[in-house]
Amino acid sequence: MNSVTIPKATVARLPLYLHALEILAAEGTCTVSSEMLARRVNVNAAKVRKDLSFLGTHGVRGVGYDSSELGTRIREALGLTRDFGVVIVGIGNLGAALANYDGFGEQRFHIVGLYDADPGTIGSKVGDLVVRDVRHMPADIAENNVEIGIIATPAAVAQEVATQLEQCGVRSILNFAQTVLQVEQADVRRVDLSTELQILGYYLRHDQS
Amino acid sequence: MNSVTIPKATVARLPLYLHALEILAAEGTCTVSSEMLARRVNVNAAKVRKDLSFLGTHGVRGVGYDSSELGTRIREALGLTRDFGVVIVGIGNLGAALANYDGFGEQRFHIVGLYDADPGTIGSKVGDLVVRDVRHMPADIAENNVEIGIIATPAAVAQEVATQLEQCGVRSILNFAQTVLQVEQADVRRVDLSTELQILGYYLRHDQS
DNA sequence: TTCGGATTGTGAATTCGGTCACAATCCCCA
DNA sequence: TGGGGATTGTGACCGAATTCACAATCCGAA
Ligand SMILES: NC(=O)c1ccc[n+]([C@@H]2O[C@H](COP(=O)([O-])OP(=O)(O)OC[C@H]3O[C@@H](n4cnc5c(N)ncnc54)[C@H](O)[C@@H]3O)[C@@H](O)[C@H]2O)c1
Ligand SMILES: NC(=O)c1ccc[n+]([C@@H]2O[C@H](COP(=O)([O-])OP(=O)(O)OC[C@H]3O[C@@H](n4cnc5c(N)ncnc54)[C@H](O)[C@@H]3O)[C@@H](O)[C@H]2O)c1
Repeated sequence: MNSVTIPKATVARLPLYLHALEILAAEGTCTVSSEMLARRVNVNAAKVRKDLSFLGTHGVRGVGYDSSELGTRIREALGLTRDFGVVIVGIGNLGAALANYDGFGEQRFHIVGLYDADPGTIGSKVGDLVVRDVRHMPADIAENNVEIGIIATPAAVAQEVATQLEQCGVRSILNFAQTVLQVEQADVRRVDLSTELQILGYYLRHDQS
Repeated sequence: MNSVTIPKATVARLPLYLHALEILAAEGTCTVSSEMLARRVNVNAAKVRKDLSFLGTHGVRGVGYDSSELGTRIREALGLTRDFGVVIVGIGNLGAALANYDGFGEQRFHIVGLYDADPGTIGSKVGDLVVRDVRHMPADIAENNVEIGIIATPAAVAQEVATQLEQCGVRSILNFAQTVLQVEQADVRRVDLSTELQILGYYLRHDQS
């Protein structure tokens, strides 16, 4: 939507910069250098500057970036200028933990629906939401303008849930199940514990990370 | 440890191939083509072949790969030929969910310790383990030869926990807290929900993924 | 035994991301 | 008002990762 397209790798780092900035702001820092951000995010300072240059930012040479302005720039670039509705499907161990997580309450992401298929789970309260039957999901999504779906069901049904989410118009899916989802258009991000552990396991032997 | 070094990007995909293979094996498939794997993992078939070529595999031209042999090759490459001890620090909502997760029981990763600092949590049972005081962690780790640490504490103390883990000799850390950890040598992987959501948020606008 | 269809393995080309290095610019102080 | 120290913005380079394309090879059928 904006002028230039931001490289994928840069997009993935913007949230880290933003978070670092929020901490710095809380500490009362008004001006921040690329070097300072780089240390906090564990990257090269030149990379920070190049990343920020895609936002059309203007730091001041010899001085650095105004931390509050830079924050708003990054938020704009990420589209965090409005609210996003999120649903979680599969309220088991993990789903319930995610639902309880209030770390993005501060952000623009709001959990507006929890869904499960198990009659024993449906109706129970998690946080301040009541778990609803997954059959109500399509209507709810349409009504509440939900844009993001989080899948925390067993792997066996994750694909089915994803398809359903997509049919409801959800274009962004965060998948915690151990499956690679096949979708039409949706953007899927995958978070998988055992994959992460296996990668770590590899580098335990081949240390040179 | 093996002859060639495997590119990082390839290492990150190997667990996906492995999982796809396990499913195919369960379905009774003996021979698998790069094309077939590619579809399941959502990547280019040439990439699959190039990835597998780093393992020194031998598929058969005109036929494909023997799925069971390929599986063992990947397991060998990843070092999944022995067991790994894992501890989880911070047994709150998320930590407890991870502790209950048995998805890597089938794998070679075994959770051998749960630690918390809250007296109300210490002593409680999660899965078949009892949560212990985090002060016992160093001794336990030394005794049980733990190699991987999972951090699920609040962000404020994650750095401290990471430092402690590293001092105990843990070289691999999976960090669920919203912080970028500063470590000496350890290999850190970060899993952060709000980062993921922000990335998804970006691509909601700039659709072309 | 030969042929056709299928599939691998991999060099070459390409795209993408990261790093370097430095001119351009700014602030502050003397 | 001028100079020194600091820091940005970015072009040029480098390396990693992806994709392409095709010869090499195999199986099975006729
Ligand atoms: N728990 C973890 O720590 C953890 C970690 C990593 C990955 N995962 C993955 O996350 C997923 C959930 O893990 P979990 O431990 O919470 O499992 P769980 O069994 O506790 O929860 C799964 C929930 O999904 C519900 N469900 C089943 N079918 C459904 C459907 N069709 N529609 C809606 N809901 C449905 C179940 O009723 C259950 O409540 C699994 O795929 C697991 O592999 C979990
Ligand atoms: N819960 C989620 O779904 C979720 C999702 C993404 C990220 N996270 C992150 O994971 C972390 C944990 O989230 P949570 O919801 O489970 O929080 P939580 O408050 O439920 O659990 C944190 C636990 O850590 C323990 N703890 C505190 N200080 C400790 C110390 N010094 N040593 C050992 N244990 C200590 C606390 O006693 C508590 O039991 C947070 O950093 C959060 O940002 C959580």
